[in-house]
Amino acid sequence: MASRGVNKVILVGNLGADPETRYMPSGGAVTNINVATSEQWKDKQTGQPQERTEWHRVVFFNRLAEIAGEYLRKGSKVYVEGSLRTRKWQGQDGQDRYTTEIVANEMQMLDSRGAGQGQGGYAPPPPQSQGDYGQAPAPAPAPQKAPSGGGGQSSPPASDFPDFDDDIPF
Amino acid sequence: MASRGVNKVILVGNLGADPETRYMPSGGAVTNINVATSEQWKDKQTGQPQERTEWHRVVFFNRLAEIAGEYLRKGSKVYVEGSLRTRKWQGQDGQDRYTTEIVANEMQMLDSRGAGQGQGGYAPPPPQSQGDYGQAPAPAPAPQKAPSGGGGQSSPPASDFPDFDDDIPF
Amino acid sequence: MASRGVNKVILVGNLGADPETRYMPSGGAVTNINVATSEQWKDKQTGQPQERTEWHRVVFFNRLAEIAGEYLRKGSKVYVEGSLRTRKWQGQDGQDRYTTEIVANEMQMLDSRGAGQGQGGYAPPPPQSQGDYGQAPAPAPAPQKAPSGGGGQSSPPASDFPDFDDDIPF
Amino acid sequence: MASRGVNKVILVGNLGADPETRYMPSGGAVTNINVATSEQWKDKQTGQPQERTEWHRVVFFNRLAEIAGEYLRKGSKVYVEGSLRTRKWQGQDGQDRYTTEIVANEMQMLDSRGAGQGQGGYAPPPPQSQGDYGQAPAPAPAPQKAPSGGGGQSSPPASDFPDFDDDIPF
DNA sequence: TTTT
DNA sequence: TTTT
Repeated sequence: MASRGVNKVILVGNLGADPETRYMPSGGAVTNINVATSEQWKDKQTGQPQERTEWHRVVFFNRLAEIAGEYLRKGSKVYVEGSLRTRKWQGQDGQDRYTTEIVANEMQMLDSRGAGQGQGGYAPPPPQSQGDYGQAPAPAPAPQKAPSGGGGQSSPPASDFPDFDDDIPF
Repeated sequence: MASRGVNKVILVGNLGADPETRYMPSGGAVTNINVATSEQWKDKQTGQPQERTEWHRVVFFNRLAEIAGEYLRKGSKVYVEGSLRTRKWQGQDGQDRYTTEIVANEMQMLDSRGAGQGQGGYAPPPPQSQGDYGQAPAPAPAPQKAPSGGGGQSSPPASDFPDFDDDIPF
Repeated sequence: MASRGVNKVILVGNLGADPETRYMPSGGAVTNINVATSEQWKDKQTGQPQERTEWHRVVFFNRLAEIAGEYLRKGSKVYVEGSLRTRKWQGQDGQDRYTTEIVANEMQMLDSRGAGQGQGGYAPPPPQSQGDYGQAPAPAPAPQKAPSGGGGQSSPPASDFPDFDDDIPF
Repeated sequence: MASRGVNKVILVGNLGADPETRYMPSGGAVTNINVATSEQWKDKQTGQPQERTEWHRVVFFNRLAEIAGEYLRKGSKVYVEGSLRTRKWQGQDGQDRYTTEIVANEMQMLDSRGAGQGQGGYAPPPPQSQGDYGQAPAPAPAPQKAPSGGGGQSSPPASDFPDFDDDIPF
């Protein structure tokens, strides 16, 4: 894998929901998570504490997807390293839409026990595995379904999002 | 500035067009650039060389915006460090759209002379300045116009993009 | 603060001992910690699991030094971002020695409660503060005492290390 | 390759001298470079411009070592990503010494032509290759000779450095 | 000297 | 939708 340029993202944050894992026709796993990072500061005028949460859509492939899907849970704190990828897809209105994701190539669980306090879901002891075997099927990854949420005002694209079965080019 | 979580992006790439600078009501500068990073690899089946270019929308504020606007040019190679921010805006059809940008907090010109091979635009000697003074007016940055059209087929969202005069909340 | 070049370190690891805090003549705090990161892999020949631990000497200044000294403990998991600095000092034999440290400019505690399971030391609730106010007194930081340890085979320079009261140029 | 913790370094700087390449008994290449990064600032008291140069010892293995050795030259601007490793060795006085290096796992040439203004050494067109094939023979890399002497007063450890033929454990 |  |  050679390249010209550097395209690197580093995140430490918490999962807003349990991971969603799907499988590509090839059999390879694809896992999506949403990771929140937040920034806090004091308003210079009023001195009031402010907060802004940023949500990041992260996608894992293959072995890393399996590990993420198995060990991460809603609330888990995670370190993710990857690269930015903007995908184009069509809304139901036929218009082009764009979604930017972080394609992860490294992941580390940062919770002591390896699991979040997800809603009842048991998470087995974590392997802390990561590495290059989790690499995307280089520049031609698989489709993903929308995050189940969609709600909040600062949330990422959701509603009209391409589905796993949709015929969208990547 | 305190925070919980890490939200960091590092790019090294080239500008697809000259920077665009605007000014906020406060008088602060806002500069946008589009940065290309590319990945090359060999197809495992055919052995054919492949390439995928990723375009990154980068926004600078205040002093860093002035420096970027003054010294960067189409073709300039640049190092950018910043954080991801996804903004919501409304398309002309009233639908919600999302755009992910890198809000830069550090910039370094990597061309020996400090200028790209821009189309005629003269770029004065580079200061290599960067630093925290370029910080965004924390979590409430200014509107931006669309990239003038990065040209290529893999260029970033453009057409229906919110304009500087549009009434969009950030 | 301007610069030419990029000098950046990102660590996620655990403290091998409680932080050590001192004060500069100026009154500014200086805190040192040792952070372990480890790598695990399987021997390709024997298939035996292997591990290598790397120890990193991290130094904080001013406000960040106070926070690190107050909230971190032996065993704490921490995110550190900073830059490399190699200091020259004289051994008791009059010979030059060099020590490489990470001068931190950002720190995040990654333990849920903000404290490690240090040996009895109580750590109050963490502020998760970080930021640029923790910056070093640019390129002329203060002396530090040796890490109290020194023991292990993979440990960093210790024995003959310059003391806080020593007259060493930085 | 699994791990617990993150140990990451990112450098953008210039080579202080031509690379030095050696070969391990296994036949694998090992290349060392010294990279300068510098920081500039204004003295708060006097307003005088100040500068501090930091020198980084970087080591490449295998394929990446061959590329670095072939295409980099004194003065080349380079992007390096890697991890910190502190090696212990014995001075001629029998005392323990420690040297911290960056073990590179990615490298990008940032000069337009791919070569520095080295003293006469011709450097062929650059491939911009990088990647994981350049990985170190995990946690048990090869000995290296001293940098030929970076010259300047702020140059890295040199004199008493272990030689390729010395019997030093890694 | 940490952590799993 | 997370976390403090």
